[in-house]
Amino acid sequence: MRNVKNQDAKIGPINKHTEHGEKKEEELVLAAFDLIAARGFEGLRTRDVADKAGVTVATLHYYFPTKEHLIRGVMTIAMEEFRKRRTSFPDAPLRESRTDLREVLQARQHQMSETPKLFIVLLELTARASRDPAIKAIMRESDSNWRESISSNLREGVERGKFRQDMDIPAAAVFLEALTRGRSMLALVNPDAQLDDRVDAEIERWLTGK
Amino acid sequence: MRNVKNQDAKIGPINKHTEHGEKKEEELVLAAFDLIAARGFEGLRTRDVADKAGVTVATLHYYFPTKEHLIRGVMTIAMEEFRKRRTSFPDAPLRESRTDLREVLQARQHQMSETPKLFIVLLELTARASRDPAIKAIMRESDSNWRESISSNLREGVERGKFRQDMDIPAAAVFLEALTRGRSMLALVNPDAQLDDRVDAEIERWLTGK
Amino acid sequence: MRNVKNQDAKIGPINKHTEHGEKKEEELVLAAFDLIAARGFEGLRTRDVADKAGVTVATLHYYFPTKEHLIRGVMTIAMEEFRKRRTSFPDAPLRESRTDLREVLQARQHQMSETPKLFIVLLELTARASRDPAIKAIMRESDSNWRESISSNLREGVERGKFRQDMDIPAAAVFLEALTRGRSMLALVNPDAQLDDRVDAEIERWLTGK
Amino acid sequence: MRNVKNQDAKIGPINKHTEHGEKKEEELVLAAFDLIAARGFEGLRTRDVADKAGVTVATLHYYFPTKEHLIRGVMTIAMEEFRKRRTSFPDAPLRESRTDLREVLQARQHQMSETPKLFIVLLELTARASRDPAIKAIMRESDSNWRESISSNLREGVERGKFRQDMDIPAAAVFLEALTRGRSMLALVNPDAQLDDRVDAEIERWLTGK
DNA sequence: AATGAATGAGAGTTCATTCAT
DNA sequence: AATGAATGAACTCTCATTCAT
Repeated sequence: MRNVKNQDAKIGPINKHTEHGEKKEEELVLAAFDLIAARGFEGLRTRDVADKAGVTVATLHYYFPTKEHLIRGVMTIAMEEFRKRRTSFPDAPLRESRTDLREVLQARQHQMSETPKLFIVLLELTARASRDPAIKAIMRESDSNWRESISSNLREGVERGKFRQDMDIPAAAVFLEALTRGRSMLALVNPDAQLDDRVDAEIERWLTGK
Repeated sequence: MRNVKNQDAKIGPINKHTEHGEKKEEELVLAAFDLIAARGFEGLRTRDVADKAGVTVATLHYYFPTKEHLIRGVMTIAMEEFRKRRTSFPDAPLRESRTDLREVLQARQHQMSETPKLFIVLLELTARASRDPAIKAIMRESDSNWRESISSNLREGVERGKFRQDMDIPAAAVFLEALTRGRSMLALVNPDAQLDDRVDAEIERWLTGK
Repeated sequence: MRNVKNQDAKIGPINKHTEHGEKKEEELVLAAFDLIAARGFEGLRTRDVADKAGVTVATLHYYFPTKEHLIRGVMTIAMEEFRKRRTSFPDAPLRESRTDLREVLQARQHQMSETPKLFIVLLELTARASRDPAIKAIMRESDSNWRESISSNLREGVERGKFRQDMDIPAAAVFLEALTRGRSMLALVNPDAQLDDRVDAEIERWLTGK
Repeated sequence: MRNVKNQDAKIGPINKHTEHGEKKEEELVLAAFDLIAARGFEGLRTRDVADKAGVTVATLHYYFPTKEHLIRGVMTIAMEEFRKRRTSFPDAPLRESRTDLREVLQARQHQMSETPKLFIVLLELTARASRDPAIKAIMRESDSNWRESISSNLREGVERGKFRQDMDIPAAAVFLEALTRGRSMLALVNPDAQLDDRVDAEIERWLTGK
């Protein structure tokens, strides 16, 4: 517990690269991310993480005093990743409120099939959140941001007459968030039976009241 | 590998009580279930399970040759539990197709708030399913059963004019399953922000087309 | 920390052999004792202790939850050993007050040259006592017992006219304890220069006032 | 092994300040000294020493190629300290043979209660000496010096008629050294029960034959 | 003169599993 | 049917030491 780096749960962004060594730090977190996706927290071994990042465990511990700190780092980039990709296809601009809701949702589905790793990690983190208040708090905040963003999209859609006028926007935001999360969860177990387009059409019916 | 019981992944029901010792076996599985809910697979220790069941690890291994077999047992009762309680309030009769869909969904929500443990375990199992084909297969089958049951409910509702006539029933079943799963997932992280009744109302609007 | 044995610093005697496994437990403590004498606490490795006792580290931890518990065990037998051999040659009877003081002191010197290990460990323990209150307390008690025993010997000697009549008995007991301890300490560093007999003669002069 | 300083066990004095950097070197040794007193050799960490001296471990290794070299440095200053303060109160002149023996002994007791650290380190070093010939040699030499000095004091006292005429001076020197060492050892464990003045009186009786 | 980064070797501890009884 | 004892293999974490800069 004597290293200076990452002493304090490092919640802020990680990719600053302002200091020397931040590069290796990120490599380690990414390696851990991949390994969690592949084997779960249960199967996460510091040695494997270090190997994957091309360093030794001692080096890993030079950057992260404990495994727990490393996991915090993984959570940070996972949330970051969600934030970044949430509202658009990977390379699209980030102007959220302008984006069409359908695009947002489709971006998510697209992301799901492209990078299922992120969703597996999200699942692992959610399970963890149920017993780790620190993780729970961060996920809660992330959820609330997403809901906020969806809400403003919905509000705009209602105002412009694209959606039903009687829509209960906060409830609809919860509704959409649950639906989206649920879809990604099911897709992990049975990717071939999700009837994506037809489910999208049902969402459309709900949004517009046909 | 000298013990006889549970050699072969024991997928079938567990509470038959045909053999002697089935009682202790179930106690062990239930203890494991509770511990998974409390600490995740990550934190599951055979010794703790044995302690909780009032026996020693050696005894545990008499009933379950490996930890993996124990976990299979947990999965079995978890799925069993879902099947049993899926369509009704705990004590209601089990005639699925006759049950009103709203009741089914509300039963699930009710179950969620009453026994969150089950959902935590489900989450853990889902994460596991993404890397364990055996678990994946079982979850897939369970999903498909639920979907079947929901579908028949929906079909009946459409026929009787309770629901929209243009409903794409298979897609709607997926839709409902995702929504339900998503809701329980979110509730684990942030139980106070789920706007249950208002979300239920939105579901109603979608089902009926208002 | 789940083993039942030695959970609680085991202060009582160790060689009861009433339970099964007490034998191995003692072997481990004796192995640790020897290794501390040979390499100090600094060089004490659980793996070496286990090897010396003919078991694996895992077995060591079956009996002693932590290294610290093992060390407590070592301290216990060290103090025991001092108590046992304090007042007489190894096989002499234990009737302390009857024993002549010269015999007591010579027994100690004899013990020193026969089993220097005990004194090395005592030195290590004394150093430890300066920072570990638990060890300090036990040593203090052991000291006080020795002083008590010496005092009664002195008292008897004075009464019988064997020693000076103006002797300050409590101070003389401290005096003798310090002298004895100091001699064993010096003997460790330079065994050939202790002039044992001549020092004994000087003690005699002090005791009798010539 | 690229650093130049202290390659060869550096036994000589340390505070010559002839070279640049000797200052920092001494700081490191003093830091090590304090840490040994506080935690023993067992708990001595190069990183802590460096921290305490306000440098990094890398710097420590610039001055001391190995931990062992650092420890040698500590031993050197410890012995130095004993030599310096041995015969007098801190600020008294150093003409040993002129000093009264009682003063010498009282100086030692005074030193003990003022700077117990020195005695803890001495204890640690003595324990080490039993297995490290290099340390043993140095301690032996230091002992012999002290004995020499005490002897000359005793001789003078006998000649002047201050002490008993039948005193066996070499034995008495050993006697006094053992007693002194033993007293400091006991004082570490139980400072409140040493009856200092009364023990001093008993020493007086022995010295003078009353 | 001084350091940040990196590491090899090893430390104590844990854990699922075995087996004689 | 049940267990105490034992273990191999691994785990996370530590530490003195190195080296390019």
